[in-house]
Amino acid sequence: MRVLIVEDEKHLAEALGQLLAEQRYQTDIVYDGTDALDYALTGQYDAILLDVMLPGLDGLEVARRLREAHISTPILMLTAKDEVQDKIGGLDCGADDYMTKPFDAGELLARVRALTRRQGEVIGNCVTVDDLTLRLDVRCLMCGDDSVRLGFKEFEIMRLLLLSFPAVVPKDEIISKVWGLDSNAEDNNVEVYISFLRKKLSFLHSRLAIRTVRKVGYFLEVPQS
Amino acid sequence: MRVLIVEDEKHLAEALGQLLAEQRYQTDIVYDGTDALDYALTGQYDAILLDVMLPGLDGLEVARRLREAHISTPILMLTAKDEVQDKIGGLDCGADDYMTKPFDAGELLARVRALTRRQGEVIGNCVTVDDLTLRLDVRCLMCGDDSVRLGFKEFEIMRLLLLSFPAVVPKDEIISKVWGLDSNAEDNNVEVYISFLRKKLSFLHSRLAIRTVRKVGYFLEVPQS
DNA sequence: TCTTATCCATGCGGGTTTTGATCGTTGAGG
DNA sequence: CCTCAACGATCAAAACCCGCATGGATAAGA
Repeated sequence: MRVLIVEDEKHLAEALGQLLAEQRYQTDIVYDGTDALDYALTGQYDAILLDVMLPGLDGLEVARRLREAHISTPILMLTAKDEVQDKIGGLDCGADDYMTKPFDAGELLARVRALTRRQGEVIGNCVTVDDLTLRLDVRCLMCGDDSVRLGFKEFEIMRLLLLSFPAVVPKDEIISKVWGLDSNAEDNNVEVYISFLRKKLSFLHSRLAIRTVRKVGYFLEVPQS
Repeated sequence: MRVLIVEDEKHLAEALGQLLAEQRYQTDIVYDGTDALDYALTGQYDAILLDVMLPGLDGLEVARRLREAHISTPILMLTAKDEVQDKIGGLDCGADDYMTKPFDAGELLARVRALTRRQGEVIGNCVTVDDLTLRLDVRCLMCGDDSVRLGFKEFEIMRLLLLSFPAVVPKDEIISKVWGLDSNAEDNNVEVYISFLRKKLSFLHSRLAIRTVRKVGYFLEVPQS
């Protein structure tokens, strides 16, 4: 599990590195926004601890650019500020969580754990969530004894949803990851494939369902109880 | 949000009470160390403003005894002294923060907010105040076992109210943050959505209620127990 | 050529947002 | 104490937007 630490105050950065290292995270530390962006754009991290006040680019800008580049690595924003506007600003820039200094070490670890926890399970060349398994080699979706073949686009979208489970996958992320960054695909395309997938899901009698978040995107849900 | 003010100089105590009351904190004021201890031991407060120089028990002693009794209410120590020794002393006695007189009203409020931050704090993808949790990812409001989906505008307004808790959010601020600076939305629009939100709040049986401040705006309140 | 996958255009249905009307509340002034 | 005006709450209807499904056009591969 790799974590990128972005913090210009070297002592704090060190302390964070040590704290995470003790928990067996592999960490890289950078001290300014420009380096942060370079490192994070490799997409190799499972989480990023990002200070807001930084030389060069500030944390908000780093977060915004990462999301623009469709790097969806979870970001935990760190800041000394305590203003509502900053909280909203941070989350709007694409941060996933937010902590104000000074913070408790245990709490920080808990949040990092929370951020890196979800993700569908990949075993061999299958992705499985609940009763659904997606075979990556033959592009088919299985549930119980039944299975269906998926088209390429269907497959890519399903894989995204499964790997992101149970998080919401924004429509524009689906477009950029499935059609490509420079595509001119429209929202409607996604909707069409979601519709196909729902049909196949109900054919398979899977417990999972694709749910909509209006104006945002889709996520998989196991209807509870 | 309840704050105990401990300050023997009555004018200052009054001023503090007023300042906090404007921000919708409920305050109690006591003028000596013995009363302070009695009141604070009830454990009903979310923060304590504690003067050091007091008749009867001094502030340091009050803090020490509270911690002995395992009351962990955050304490903001107030004093005219500006010696490092006092700061260390105060913090060793169990104070969480320290301000020297004279102090700036804005700074005091910021520190109180910092001490009571657990309320209205962002944890993961959720904002929680009292028994209410707003899930930012799927835009739904939860209380106990029940939950409701919120429309986009409803969601934005609720988020503002929660993040600003317990302060009043002016109507024009709601309009500019939710509809945009250049919008021509009218006050009545806000009122309509507040009405929607109140309906959902009561459906959820939440203890929180949206209260009106005439000609100003709205705020969330936990009806006192 | 035939099949399959993908894309695009369209219209329906339902949720969201706006608007206007009505009625209740509050506070000031007579 | 009454009246009035300003403000706020609520409701219902209308307008609007979004997501979904369908069917046909187009492209790609067998």
